[in-house]
Amino acid sequence: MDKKTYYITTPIYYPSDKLHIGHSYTTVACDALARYKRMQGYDVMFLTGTDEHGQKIQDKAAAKGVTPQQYVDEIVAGIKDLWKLMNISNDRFIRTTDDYHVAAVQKIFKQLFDQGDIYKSCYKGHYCKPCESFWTDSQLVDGKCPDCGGDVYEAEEEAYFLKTSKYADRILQLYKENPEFIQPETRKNEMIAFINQGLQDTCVSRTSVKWGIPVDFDPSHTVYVWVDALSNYITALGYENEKYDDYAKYWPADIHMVGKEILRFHTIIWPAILMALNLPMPKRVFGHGWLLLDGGKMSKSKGNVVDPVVLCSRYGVDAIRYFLLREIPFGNDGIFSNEALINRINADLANDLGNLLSRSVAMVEKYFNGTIPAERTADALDDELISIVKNIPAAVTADMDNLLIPQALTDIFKGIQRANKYIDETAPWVLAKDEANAPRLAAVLYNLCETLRYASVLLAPFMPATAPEIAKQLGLSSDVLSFDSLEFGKPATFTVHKGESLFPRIDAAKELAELAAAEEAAKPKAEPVKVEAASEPIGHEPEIAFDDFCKVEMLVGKVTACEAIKESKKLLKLTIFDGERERTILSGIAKWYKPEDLAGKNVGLVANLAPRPMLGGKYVSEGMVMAADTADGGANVAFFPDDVKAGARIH
RNA sequence: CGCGGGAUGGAGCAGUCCGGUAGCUCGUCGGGCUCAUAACCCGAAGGUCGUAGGUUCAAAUCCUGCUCCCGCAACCA
Repeated sequence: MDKKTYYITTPIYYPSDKLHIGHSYTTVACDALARYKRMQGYDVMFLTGTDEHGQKIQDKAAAKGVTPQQYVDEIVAGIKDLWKLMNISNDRFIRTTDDYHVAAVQKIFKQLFDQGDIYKSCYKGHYCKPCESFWTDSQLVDGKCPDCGGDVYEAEEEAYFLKTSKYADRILQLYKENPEFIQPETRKNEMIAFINQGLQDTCVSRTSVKWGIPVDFDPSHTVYVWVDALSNYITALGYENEKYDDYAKYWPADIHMVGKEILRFHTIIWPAILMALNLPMPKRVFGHGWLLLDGGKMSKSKGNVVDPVVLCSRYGVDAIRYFLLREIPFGNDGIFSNEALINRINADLANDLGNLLSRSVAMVEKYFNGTIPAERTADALDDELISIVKNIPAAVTADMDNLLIPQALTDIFKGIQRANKYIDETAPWVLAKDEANAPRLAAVLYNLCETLRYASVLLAPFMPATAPEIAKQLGLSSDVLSFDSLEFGKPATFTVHKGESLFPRIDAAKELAELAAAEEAAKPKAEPVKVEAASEPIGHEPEIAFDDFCKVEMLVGKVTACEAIKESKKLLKLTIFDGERERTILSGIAKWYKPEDLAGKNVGLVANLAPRPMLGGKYVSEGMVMAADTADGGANVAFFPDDVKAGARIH
């Protein structure tokens, strides 16, 4: 008999940089679901991978002086290492640069073109010659190029389009007929509203981006992200390729797990592509929330990334996995902080779970030399614990089916907490004082071990390294560790072996102080005696000639006035005397500087930048104030001593 | 009136759709216990549910106005 299948996917990540803890979050959640289903006997296909094409990677590679392929190879190797470190049990890893995927995408593209779902048209816009860029009407600033402020002219870029609009009604119908298709529910309305605004056809090719899959029948074009990236979910199963042969077995996917920012593509464009290909729809798309850091989204551009490798090495993989899965309300945003992490580890893992195992095993060793006797006497005191524990598997299964991952963990820990209370109620140390109580004492300790056995089995999908350690200390063999073995009272007895603490308690105050110190140490020093290498590779610009450098006119200017602008939270409006005249410069430093921090100071500025209209042309910024990026995404303005004359040239 | 999210004991959140005793975790304080990782168990204090009105026998919940915070978009040259 064929087993029931379960196909789950993560987004394919964009390897322009190292991944941060937010990516780990998505992947760990999928891993827990995949492992849970496997444990229940499903034939699971768990797919993750990388989306490796596009302009940004092309640029990054160029800046680094390597080919795009070399660039992504290195990053992807790091990603694979990370998943290995985090115990991710993906069955397959797809790279959009894999040969079979490339060939399949070309076939898909051709088919859609042949049947008229992709058509050739023009991407109308405004072209800026120096920037070699296309801009739409809305992107233009005051009719000028938003990049350089220069003139643009009407132009058309040839491009292929997917007839997304054709499928708008069918997509709405899909939502209606499958209420579970978009999760969480609240996001469905956003998608419907988006479609009702009027769905545009989707541009699916580029001529300006070379790093991509060539359109084989029109080689000046490369396939632009959608058809390339989204179709990974089927090419990885063997659709239109010989590499794999699992399409019939696993498609349609049971769930695509995505971040909320890409939910739209997965619930509109992807269905449109599948409809055009006449393929079944995935059953569910879940848009999870973001892991926020100090109230802001975690992102590379903000520089506030948290390195999962560092966290795992410091606290252990399972502690991090547990924190992510337990702390973040699945579907909503959650906040990451070291304090929350440490509290969670201490309260749940060290105090409740680890300590329960420790005290239970210690008592079995102390009172019975490690093996619980067969003669046991039950008591009414046992009923509540046993009843709670017996109900956990069904509750957890229901939670997992509804994607309530934190709830699933809460339900498991209810048993653990109840067991701690049970120890208090039964007071085994009192029973141990009288030999006559041995059968009763044996029953108590047996019930504790059973509770821990349940925990070991049920926690395995969430904490794959910890669960076997619990089992080991309980002396369990694998035949009583399957999901099917969850029947209270199944093991005849327990022969325990006390081991290391599962989760040593963390001294929170000391740890936080250390972290703060480490962070402080990582900050740039005033006296760079020891220069630390940048934690992330610096995106170098191509070498330029000295003459080119001389074209940049950098001067010292005196800030004569500085004010906040009510139209913008990010910009400060500076009036700067450059030795000759006063000019206005808008600078995006309002988050880190108050107007009075700047007034009267000498700053470095780039003087010969083309003036740039901003905020809808209400202001014109005439130059750039020089400032350094800080690690937290902020800015450090370069101040010059007060006695430097305004207008002094900087070299 | 650009789009959206939010405001509930010290902290983080649930409850709001479908009005009826304000709940959870952490923290604090007091007690218990000694098997255990200074852990575990019990109890207590602490909230006019952002604000002003309205509907209602009854509002955290429904309606209206307002304030503040946070994303996104416009915009860091």
